[in-house]
Amino acid sequence: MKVRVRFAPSPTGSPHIGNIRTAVFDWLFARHEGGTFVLRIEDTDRTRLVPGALEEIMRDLKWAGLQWDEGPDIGGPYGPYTQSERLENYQKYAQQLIDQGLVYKCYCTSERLGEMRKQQEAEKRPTGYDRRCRNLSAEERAKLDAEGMPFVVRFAMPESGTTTFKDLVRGEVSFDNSLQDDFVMLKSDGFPTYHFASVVDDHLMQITHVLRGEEWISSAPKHVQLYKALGWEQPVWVHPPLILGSDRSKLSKRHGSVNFSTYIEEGYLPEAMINYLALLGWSPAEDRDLYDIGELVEKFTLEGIINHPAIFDAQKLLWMNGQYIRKKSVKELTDLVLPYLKKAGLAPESLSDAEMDYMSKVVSLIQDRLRVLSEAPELAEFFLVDELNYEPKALDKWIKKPETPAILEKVADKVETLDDWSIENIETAVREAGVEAGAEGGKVIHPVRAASTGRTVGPGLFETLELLGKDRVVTRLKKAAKMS
RNA sequence: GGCGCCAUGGUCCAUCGGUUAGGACACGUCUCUUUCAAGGACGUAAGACGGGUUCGACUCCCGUUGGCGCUACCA
Repeated sequence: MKVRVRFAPSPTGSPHIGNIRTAVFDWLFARHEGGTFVLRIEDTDRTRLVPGALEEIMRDLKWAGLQWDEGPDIGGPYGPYTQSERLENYQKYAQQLIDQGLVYKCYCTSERLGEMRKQQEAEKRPTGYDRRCRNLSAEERAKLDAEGMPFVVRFAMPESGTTTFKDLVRGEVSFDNSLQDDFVMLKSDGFPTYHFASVVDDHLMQITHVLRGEEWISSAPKHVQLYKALGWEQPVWVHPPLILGSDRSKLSKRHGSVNFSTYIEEGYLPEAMINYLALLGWSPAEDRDLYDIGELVEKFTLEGIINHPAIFDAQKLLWMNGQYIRKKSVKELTDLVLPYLKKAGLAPESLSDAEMDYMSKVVSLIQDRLRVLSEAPELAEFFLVDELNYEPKALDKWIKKPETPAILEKVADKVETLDDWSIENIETAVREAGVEAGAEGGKVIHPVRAASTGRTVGPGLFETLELLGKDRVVTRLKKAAKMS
């Protein structure tokens, strides 16, 4: 049987790391198996819809390279792929179940339900619907319906026995039916709840494997019972572990940077994100961390999914991103970095060939120091501005030292006479000038760096000077010489 | 509280009865070096606890403890 998996987000906000991790597993599994990856939108809660959320979900997935084969925008054989456009399906099966007496209409008001819960909590009893409407007589129902009472449709759970299902990650899991709730499957607005809609759609869309976060495992018995009532074959259940924040609780807004889009903006690379996320809760059982997308697809199996939660480690992600940045060619990296430099006002909207050439030289000098693209402006600034921004430390520690002006003058004079502006010649000249001024090695190099870049740290000094060019270097040295 | 899931260094994972318990991030030291990185070398650091089973348990079973999740007309 051909594998079909779905990623089924609800458009109620920005996708976070955990959502995308699930999508990564879905996509990897589908690709590994030569199966189909479906994107389905679960917009059944009309009160929580967020405008633009759907667009952001699709943009994030595309950015990460997690292209779906069927979905709301591209259609497919089992569409539509948006639940609000599939209401007749839910109505139809709900009615079928009502007719079979497996589910029932419930006319209890939310006020009554609230009071009931309050009392249950006060008495320290398990909360849950007391099934008052489950055994209404036909006359009572007819009367309520005639009065036009609003109702929900509830599933009549078996009152005894256990519901057992097999989860690929955890083995057999059982729940005591007597503790289960007669859950709502159709709300009073006629929309289905998640439990009902996802079961109906997974069946109709021929989903073979349901991958979803571990938070769903406690409601799985509801879904299993629904499959039984409808006489449908269950999919393979797969509940990967949750991703936790550093405080060990389920990832949520309060954990700061959990929005996936934030990582895109900060300049993480898709290949690094996929690599990192794939390794959160899954392992190819090797002592290795860096895998390109192709390897991931090749190695991904459901058996490799871990059964315990993983804490999101932003530090390791950062390291991994640096690894991928280092693998880029200078050309590729320049293209990636350019938007960030433009945004910072350090690069023009369009570059001439010469400017482009210069830019890639800048990029090649900062490549080893870059961990995320957004660090580029800070690292490259002194290559791209006319007026230097001197960091206080550069001023205090070097430029404003009494012996510095003499050293800088000397270096400026010597370097100015250079005909061949090569790294080797520059180094020789700077060092010689230093010796003549009584400052060897670091004693000359540090002041020169501070004067020519305004910084105390940066790429190799002679490469830096070479790229800066003679005119700029001489000007900056002479200017700094007068600053102390 | 009830129910469920889980338990190897600070973090992510490996080891699926016999290993000096391995790799990576982070951290520390050293090296390279003009600095910061990058790279290289080395190091600190782990089987929650208690019972079993077994010739032998990190590994299997039970209990305890702990963590997390669910407990909505949200997903």
